[in-house]
Amino acid sequence: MSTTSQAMLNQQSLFEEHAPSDQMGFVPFPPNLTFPNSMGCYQSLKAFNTMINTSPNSLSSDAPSTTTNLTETLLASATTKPREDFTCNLGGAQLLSLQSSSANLWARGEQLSDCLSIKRSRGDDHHMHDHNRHLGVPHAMKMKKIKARRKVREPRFCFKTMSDVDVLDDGYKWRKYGQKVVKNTQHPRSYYRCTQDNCRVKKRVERLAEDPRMVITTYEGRHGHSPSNDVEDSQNHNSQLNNFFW
DNA sequence: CGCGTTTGACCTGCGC
DNA sequence: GCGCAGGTCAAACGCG
Repeated sequence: MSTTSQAMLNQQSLFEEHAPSDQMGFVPFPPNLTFPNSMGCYQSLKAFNTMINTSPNSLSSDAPSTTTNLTETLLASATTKPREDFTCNLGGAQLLSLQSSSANLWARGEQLSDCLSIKRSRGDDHHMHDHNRHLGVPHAMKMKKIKARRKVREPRFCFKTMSDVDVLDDGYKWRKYGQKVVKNTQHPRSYYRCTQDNCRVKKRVERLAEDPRMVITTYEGRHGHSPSNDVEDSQNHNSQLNNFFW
């Protein structure tokens, strides 16, 4: 058995071991797909889409079975079925869940982007600070309250991937904006935002508490642009597949 | 100098 | 209403 296929088997067993069986809808591992260990989520998504289109009826009963495009259903369910997850085993990477929980979704509406665009379009933060200073702290607080009031739910899903590196290459450029130690875990959670202008897509990266070898990457929102990196198979990246997912 | 990361402070939502 | 935990902000810092 080749090293790669052995690794694939090992990964799959890991996924099954850690899978919350009450929430999962496993997809049988397709023999025609191969996943190198270091595969990024970009390739995983592509493989996922391929696999779903190949075997659309192979999900468990709580997963959609009539659509040939599961992803669409996933995205739809994110807005119609809050707090419901399901999981698909991808072999090399696992699409853990797609959820739209009111507690977890923090995308904000136009007021926030307006505030951000005011700040960023001016080119530096000092203007904003000066702005707040001139207006006084109460106004700054008011702005924050306005920001917080309008929240828009964004589609969200996460990956579980066995990897030594925390940040997987998905073709997009990310800027870290925060890190937090989550309760009952040894590893901090990192927060990233897409660096593209006017793109509000965010991702969270953390390691699985039970198995630090597994990286959980959670995406929130969809990119309205193409990946910025040159990655393998890049011609296909710019295809509708990419836009479909992001 | 510009861009990205770090990190402590702050804000918000949720559970009790 | 209060406390906790998660998420975000932004000043300081590092690096190329």
